[in-house]
Parts: sequence; C-alpha cells; structure tokens
Amino acid sequence: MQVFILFPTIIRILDFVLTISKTTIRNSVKRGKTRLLILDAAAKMISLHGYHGTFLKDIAASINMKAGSLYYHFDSKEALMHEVLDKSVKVIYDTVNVEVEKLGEQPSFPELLKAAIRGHLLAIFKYPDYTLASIRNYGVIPDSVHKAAQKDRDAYEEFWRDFFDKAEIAGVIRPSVDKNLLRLAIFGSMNWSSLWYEKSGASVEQIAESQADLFLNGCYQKGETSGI
Amino acid sequence: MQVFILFPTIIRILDFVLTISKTTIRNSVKRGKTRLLILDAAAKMISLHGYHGTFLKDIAASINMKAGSLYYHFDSKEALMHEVLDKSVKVIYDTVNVEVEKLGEQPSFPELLKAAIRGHLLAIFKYPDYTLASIRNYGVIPDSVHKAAQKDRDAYEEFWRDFFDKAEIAGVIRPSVDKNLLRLAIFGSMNWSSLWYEKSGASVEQIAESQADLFLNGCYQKGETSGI
DNA sequence: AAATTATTCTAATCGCAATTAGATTTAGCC
DNA sequence: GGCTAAATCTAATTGCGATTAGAATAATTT
Repeated sequence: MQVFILFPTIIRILDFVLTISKTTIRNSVKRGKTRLLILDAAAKMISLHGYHGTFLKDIAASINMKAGSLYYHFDSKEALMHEVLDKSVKVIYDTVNVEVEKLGEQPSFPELLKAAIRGHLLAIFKYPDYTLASIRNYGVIPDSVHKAAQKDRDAYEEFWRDFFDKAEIAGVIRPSVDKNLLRLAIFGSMNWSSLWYEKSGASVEQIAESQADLFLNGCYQKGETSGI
Repeated sequence: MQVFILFPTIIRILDFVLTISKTTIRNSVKRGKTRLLILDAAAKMISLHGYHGTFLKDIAASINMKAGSLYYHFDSKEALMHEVLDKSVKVIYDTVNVEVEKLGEQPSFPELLKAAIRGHLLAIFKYPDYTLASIRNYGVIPDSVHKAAQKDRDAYEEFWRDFFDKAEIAGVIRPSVDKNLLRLAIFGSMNWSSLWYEKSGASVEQIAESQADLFLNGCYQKGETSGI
C-alpha cells in the first residue's frame, strides 16, 4: 500500500479522532459534574446506611434523578462503591502530605507526628461521607470492590511505617515501644473519631493536638502512688 | 360467689400454671441451645458481611437449618440483630468488671487502666463475632435496633467517665489532658484493634500492655531535638 | 402406643432492588 | 430550524430476601 492511497484515509481517521476527542472533552466536563454529584450522593448514603443498606433509587432521588440514569455514568453499584473507596483513601493521603510539607526544614518528631495526625483528621472531618463510607464498609463489601483501594491503602500505611522507622533510628521513640502496635493504636484513635467528632463540639485542631500529645506524652501524672 | 365454688377452679388454675411453667422450663433449656446456636451464627455472619449484607438463609444454612425455621426462635431479623448487639455490650462490660475486680485493694491508676483495657480487649478477642458485628454495624442499622443496646452502652461509657473523673480528682492525670478526648482516643484504639488483631500475631496481654503503656506514658523519648 | 407438643421444613407470597432496553428529552452544532 | 449526540427517564425484567401459613417430623408425655 502506498502513501498517497493512505493519505485520505489518514485524514479521515484524524478527523474522526478529532471529532471524538472534541466531543469527549466537551462531555467530560459536563459529565464530570454529574459524576461527582452522584459520587458525593453515593458516599453520603453509603456512609449513613452502609453499602448493602444503600439503594440506587435513594442515591438517585437525593439528587433528583432516577435510578436507571445512574448507569449512564457508572457501570454498576459496585463501580460506584469502588470510586468512593478510592477517593476516601486518596483524600486522606493527600491531606496528610500537605500538612507534613507545610512544616519547615528539619521538623522535629513531635511536630511531624502532630502534622500527620492533623492531616488525617482534617481529611476525615472535611470528607466525612467518604471516610465514613470507607470505615463503615471496610470488610463488609464484595472482595472485588474491597481490593480496589488496597493499593492506595498500602501506600498510605507504608508512609506511617516509614515515619516510625525513621523515628526509631533517630532515637526519639522509647525503645520498649512496639512500632506496629503504636501505629495501629494511633490509627484506631484517629479513625474512630469519625464516629464521634460531630457530636463532640471539639475542633480539628483541638483533637489533633490532644491525640498527638497523648501518644507522645501519655496522660499519666507521675509521682503519685495513692490508689484512685 | 362463694369460696367453696371457687376452690376447684383455683386448683385447676394452679395445675394449669404448673403445667405451663414445667413445659416452659423444659423447653427453655433445649430451645436455649438452638437459640444460642442461631445467635452465634448470626453474629458471625453479621460480623463478616454487615447487617444488610447478611441473609437469614445464610445464617440458617450455616447451622443446617432453613430460613423459615429461625422464626420459631426469633421474631424477626431485627430481633436477632437486637440480641447480638445486646450481648456484644454486656460481654465487654462484664469482662472489664472481672479484670478490675481481680486487682487487690487500692490498685494504682496505671494498674486500673491496664486492667480495664485488658478486659475490653479480652472481650473483643474472645467474642470477636459479637463485638465486630456491633462495631461494624453501629450506625448503619434501623434506629429501633440501634437504640436497643444503648442503655448498656451508656452504662459502660459511664464506667469510663467515672474512672477518669476519679483519676483527675486523685491528681494522677496531667492537668492539660482533656478527659473526654482521652477516653475517646482509648476507645478508638481498643475497638479498632478488633479489625487487625487476628493478623497481627500479638497476644491480648501484649496489646493491652502496649496500649496502656502508650496512653499512660506516650512513645516519645525526650531529650532529643534533631529532626528525624 | 396414642396423643400432644415442640421443632423444623416446604412452598408460596410479597415486595423491592439492580439492571436493561428503548423512548424521550435536552443541548450543542451546521 | 433541523440534525446529532448526550443525558435522562420509563417501564419492564429478573432475581432474591423476609416473612408466613400450613404440612411434616421429632420428641415427650400419658
């Protein structure tokens, strides 16, 4: 086949591609808005009633749509959950990074820990629907969906492992402390707070400050021996 | 109406009552076994798949029964969930009490805290199906069911509030520590551990020791100023 | 062993939720 | 204004789950 035969074909192909991409771009903007609307609605419903307790009809209704219409934007209910989980992890990881990077050069261990905790809590409190949906449904959803966000989750966990590894090397952690149990305890306190922070009346700063202080210094006022 | 007319009637009534209670007692033993079997199965399924993701057919199948048969022992799926939640709280409260009472006279604050944490964790790890079912579904279940265990939950929370109130009065808590946030942080660490302890390989004693130590003394090795 | 009671099962009802195909509407484009 | 594609809706379909009524079975009592 020679070039001059190909030429018109290529033109047509190029034209086709351009048409497609123009259309795609145009739509992706508008479609993106509706997608996000649906995603937010889904996160909210799922955070409230759990994956299995949430029905597409209700998600759709909450944004004045019909259940069937959701399928134009998402392949299935599972796909929706998939994206909600994805976002929940990303949002936390990103916020933690931002808070940590805000620190100047050579931040101290306490400063770092507090920044990381603040970031994690900020994300939890700023996107409660996503993080609650994730926390409440972790483990109760189909395996296929469950595995979706695993990669990001692992990466995030790695960040914390790394953090405490370095802290240990720097000698700022008491030697008797088990780094794994420490990390898991901190995760527990932080994640659990998504269940009560709204009613607590405390601010993110306050909670972050308090949790960082507790895990750094404990609550015990030494020097007393009397029973309580 | 005169007494001599009533007499035979009373005898018959008494007889009737005795028959009933005999029957009831006899059955309650056998029925109790099946009930417990169902309850355990339900707790397990619900802990794995959540309330809405658990189907009576599966609960029944796991103990070689048919879905319909469950209704002989329980009024509804909600009633089942109701009892699972009830038990989950009771079990924790009881175990904590046992551990605390084991301590001698005038136990110190650290001893008490460690005993309470140990008790809570012991219950979580001994009855993981019940406690996980509770934790995973708190908030995603119908309100009617949700309110079921609330009384016990409140009583248990009161135990901890009281504990830290006394500790504060005794002056064994650093004044800058917020007792509420402290309690919530501890709850978070303990409850969250139900999600990872199986894979961790750590023993209950180890975890209890670690968490108590962390909340008492923190992880920070003071006297260092270098960045990590 | 007959009768009664307890327990379980069978088979249907009822409703509802996910998904889909095709109709309809909406919005940008020539 | 008509044309085309995007977006939404309508109206099934399909399947499944909770619940129930009544039949069948097992256990106990008399």
